[in-house]
Amino acid sequence: MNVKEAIQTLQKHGFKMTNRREHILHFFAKEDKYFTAKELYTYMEATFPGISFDTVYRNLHLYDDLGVLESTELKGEKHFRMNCGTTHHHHFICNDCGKAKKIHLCPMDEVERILGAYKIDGHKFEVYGLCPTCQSA
Amino acid sequence: MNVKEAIQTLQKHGFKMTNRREHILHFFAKEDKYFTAKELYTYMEATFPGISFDTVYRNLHLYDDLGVLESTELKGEKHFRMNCGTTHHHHFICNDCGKAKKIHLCPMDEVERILGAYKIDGHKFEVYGLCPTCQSA
DNA sequence: TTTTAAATCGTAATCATTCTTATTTACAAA
DNA sequence: TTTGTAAATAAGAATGATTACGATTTAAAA
Repeated sequence: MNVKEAIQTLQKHGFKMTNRREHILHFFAKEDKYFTAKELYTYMEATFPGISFDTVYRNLHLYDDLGVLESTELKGEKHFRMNCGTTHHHHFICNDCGKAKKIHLCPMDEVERILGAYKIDGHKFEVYGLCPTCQSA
Repeated sequence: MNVKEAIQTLQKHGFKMTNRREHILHFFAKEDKYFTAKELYTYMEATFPGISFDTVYRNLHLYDDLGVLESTELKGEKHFRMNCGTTHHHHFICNDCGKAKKIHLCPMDEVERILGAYKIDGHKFEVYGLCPTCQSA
């Protein structure tokens, strides 16, 4: 998702566009990477001195709920990134640089067959390691 | 893993067997289910009034590190269960009763082929939903 | 039994996250 | 353009999970 689509999503749901919210989008639009709320907060402080943690948290979860961002729990802390793509996929996440690479493979069809009577509501599949760049560094 | 094996693992690594540690093992030996530290703490208090949170947490992570227990993050809280089995597998976890069912299917062979130059250190694959029992209830 | 390092207690600190109230702001309608 | 109003934000405190620490107790080896 790009910044323009994100703004449209926000307004379609009746939320207001603020300069803080727009700034957040530009932050996430830059990289294919998961960030913590704290990292975003640091970035926001440069432009909005004295910005509240609450504003960062609230908007992160708002964007997450709207599907503008996606999130995952890494090392006990929630991480966020721009929602990437329309087709279902998973991620390889580099333990060093944090960048994410799409994995276009999902075992859920087979799992559904195996589980039969179980009602499946969701699943999590993530692969962790070192990307080629971080291996050579 | 059963209680006897767990005790052997503990002693093999030079840790002492205490009545608290044994009690923890019996707690986890009972059910195929993930529990929080708080749930264990409640259980422990009945037998050891005034037991410290620290003792519960420390031992949970000790067992986790030793492979006696396995853990996963559910709803922002770490959950533990007895490490089950020798062969690699994953779990379906019921959102209602918390019980876990093994899934003997792992997509990592294929993922390794796809990822090529990426160094894979770990992966997480979990399926969530309602088990047959909780669906009818 | 004695010794001693490990384990535990009691409590406080830390960290991520959420909540509360007063103030400010976006934006729709006049 | 100005105004009214609901939404957004600031500031800081509350909450909940987890970890840390000095003092005390205990497991288990000698």
